[in-house]
Amino acid sequence: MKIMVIDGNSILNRAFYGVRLLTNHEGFYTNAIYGFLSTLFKLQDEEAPDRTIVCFDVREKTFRHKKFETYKATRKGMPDELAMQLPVMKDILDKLGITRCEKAGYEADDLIGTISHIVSQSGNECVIVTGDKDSLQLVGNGTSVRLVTSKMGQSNTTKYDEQLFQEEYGFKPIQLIDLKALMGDTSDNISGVAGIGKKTANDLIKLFGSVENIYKNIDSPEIKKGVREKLISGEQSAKDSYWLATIDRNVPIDIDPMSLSDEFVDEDGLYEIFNKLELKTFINRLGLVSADGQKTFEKKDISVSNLTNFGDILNQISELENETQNIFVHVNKAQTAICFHANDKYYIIKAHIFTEDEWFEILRRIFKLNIIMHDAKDQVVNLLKLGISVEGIKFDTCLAAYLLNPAEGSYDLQRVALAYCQIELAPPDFDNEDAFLGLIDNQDMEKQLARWTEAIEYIYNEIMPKLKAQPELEKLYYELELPLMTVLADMQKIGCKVDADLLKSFGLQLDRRIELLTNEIYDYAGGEFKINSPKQLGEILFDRLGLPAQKKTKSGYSTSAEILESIAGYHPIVNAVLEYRQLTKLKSTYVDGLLKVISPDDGRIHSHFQQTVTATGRLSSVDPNLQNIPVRTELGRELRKMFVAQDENHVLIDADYSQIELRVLAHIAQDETMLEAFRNGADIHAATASKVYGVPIEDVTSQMRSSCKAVNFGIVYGISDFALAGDLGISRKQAGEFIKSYLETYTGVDKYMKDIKASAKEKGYVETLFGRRRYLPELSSKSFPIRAFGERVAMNTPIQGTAADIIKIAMFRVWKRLKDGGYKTRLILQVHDELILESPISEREEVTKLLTEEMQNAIKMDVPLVAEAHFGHDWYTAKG
DNA sequence: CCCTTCACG
DNA sequence: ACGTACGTGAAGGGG
Repeated sequence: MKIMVIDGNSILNRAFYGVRLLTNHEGFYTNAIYGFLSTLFKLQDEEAPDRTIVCFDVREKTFRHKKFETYKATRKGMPDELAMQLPVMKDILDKLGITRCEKAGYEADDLIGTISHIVSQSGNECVIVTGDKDSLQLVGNGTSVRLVTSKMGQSNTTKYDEQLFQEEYGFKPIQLIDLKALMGDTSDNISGVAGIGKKTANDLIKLFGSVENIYKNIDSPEIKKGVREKLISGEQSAKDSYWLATIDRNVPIDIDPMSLSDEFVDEDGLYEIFNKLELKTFINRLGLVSADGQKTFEKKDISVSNLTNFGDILNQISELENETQNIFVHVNKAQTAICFHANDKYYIIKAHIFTEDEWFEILRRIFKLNIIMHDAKDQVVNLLKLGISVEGIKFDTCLAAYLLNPAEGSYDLQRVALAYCQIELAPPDFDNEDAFLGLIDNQDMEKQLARWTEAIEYIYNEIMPKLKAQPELEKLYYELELPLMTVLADMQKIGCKVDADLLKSFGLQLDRRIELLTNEIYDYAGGEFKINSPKQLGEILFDRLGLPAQKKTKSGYSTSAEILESIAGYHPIVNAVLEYRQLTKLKSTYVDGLLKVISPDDGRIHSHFQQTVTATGRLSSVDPNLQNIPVRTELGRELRKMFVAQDENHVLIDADYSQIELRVLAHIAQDETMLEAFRNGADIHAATASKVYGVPIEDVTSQMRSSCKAVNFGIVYGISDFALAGDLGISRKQAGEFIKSYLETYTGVDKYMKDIKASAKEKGYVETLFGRRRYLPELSSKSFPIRAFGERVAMNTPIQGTAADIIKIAMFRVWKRLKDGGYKTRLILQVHDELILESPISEREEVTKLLTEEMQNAIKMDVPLVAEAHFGHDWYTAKG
């Protein structure tokens, strides 16, 4: 017999923090319940226990608290949003016929310990489910522990039996108690032995086996002197901690784990609760029926058909070519199978049963149809690599979900399906490389792929009307974001050539200097340490060397460059550390990091430009990030010499916008003074200084100009006197006055900032010039800092976002003109206000003209848009 | 897995 | 009286 025991509080907690806040329409929170039940059902499927028992803590002092006041004294109570879900959760468990076990004076852990003890003593099997590692001490003798770890939305589990535990920890589960007795546990406020951390404790346990044995052999030469002293002075604490950490396995409980009660499931009751909570997915999952016998949601059977004959497939596709119907498509990650929905059927085609040519032909033909996909870009890149150009992507549900709410952070199909359709998709087994290679057709796998394809259609049906309801957003979607996807796929596929040899030799140069600096720093410090560890560095600088510390972070001294620069005069080690930091950053992030991602196929780097990440509408770049290649310091800038045109017949052309954000601000705010300055083609920061200080432009000093430059930046970010003071090194009061006189000069900006905050508060969102929207729930927060953050974002997002819209428009138009004009020049990079093309020398002049034209004319504003282009063999030179 | 630091716009 | 610049991604360190 197999019994599953769940640590109710632990799993509910995991669920609460792992699943984003969900509510029903009345505002009752449901995320913890949702997460708990998802985990429960999943584990019941996987483990198939004969009985499930859920244990809960009781809000009352336990025997541990009674002996030690401090036990778990640092624990905070659960937040209201979670507390309200607890009784409902228990009610649901009761109605599911799942046994609940709780007992005053004991923790859930003790009840679990007792139950698992009874179960394994009687020769049965017990699986413990929990989210924290304390219960691992119970593993052994037929008892295993499933440790649940949850990430947003999904939970993963690891199953520990005695063997796995031993492999991972190097000792027996029961010795976990001894470990904790030594190292303590901050979350439970168990002190352990002062001065003994994870590593020492581990070594001691491996050597001596138990706390008891350590003290028996306290004089052993294997214990270092310092450690021995700590052990001796902490002996009592070790024993107390041991006692606290030990789970009680002999609690008098009144249930018999093995006697199966008649598990009465109250289906009507469950229906009512889930209906009220609006958790339809469980109604569906449990096949519940409302009291009047109506099923609210019926999961349709789907018919999946595995296409194996090449000729039939082409015929099938040909028929679809004559129609205008939407074809929903999902391809697995490894591109070994494709599923599409047409004529109420899900067709699956597997790559391995065809020749390469046949498979390519199938893909080529399918991707000419009216395709609707979720997150198509990487698939399009793959197709481009196979030489298949894609014209048929008519809708991308991922992009649409991003536009509807760009602040979600992640838009994978599972999440979007859940958010818009309450559909729960099983984790994709079909993404594995060998998923469809089996000789026997795996119908489960096919069905899974079909379900994912089906979900895209459901999402489409939900999302379409929402997009239509915002005509501006719809226009942005069809005329900008969707076409841009193809541009990005193209850029990703082409990549940028990197001179690997040059990069390597630059790395060697850095290494030589780093080694010298390392030795120099060790000499100054009087010993070796990890220079890149802020903790260790802080101790050396501020404790050992006694430099003046400005305590800043929660975890100790701040050692940021800003702080270090301020104390550089006190000790030569400081400048050495600053240089060390700079060089190791260049070496590890850029030299080593870039060398790792040069494609062996073509010697080029293929960064992924992501279109659904930022809350403002900007792109982002990963694997590697090519939007943060150094430029501000001369040494870092050297790296740009490694980014080169493909050969001597090509050049890179780099064009960037001048002051795009301030121009956008002038236009949006309709600030006459600022508009005028840009129309005159003035140096904007100097012009600002002239106005703010009230001096003629020729009398503006570089000091005055740079102060005003800082304010101009600050304004764009949603300025505060505090931050400006820090930036300019003046008092907060001075900064405040500075801002005041700035806003008296730029009255339009002043008014805009006030208006946008008011409008954001009223509407709950802000928009760019093109209607890209960002919701600002922060503005209704009770917390001042969060609200203040919301206000700054309200000021910044329309500016940053509009600038992002503008360069996206320019990108698409440039790309289109290059393509339509039959040019060989390719767009390869975008860095927010900068575009980089790789161009045959013969096309250079013409393309440069085209590029600046499209950038400058991307949008008509009340200020001119200015873009400047330069060219060269490498990025360093082309940057101008 | 989170924090700190630092690279860019 | 709160505690602050906006938007990102990568690496190293340590709990």
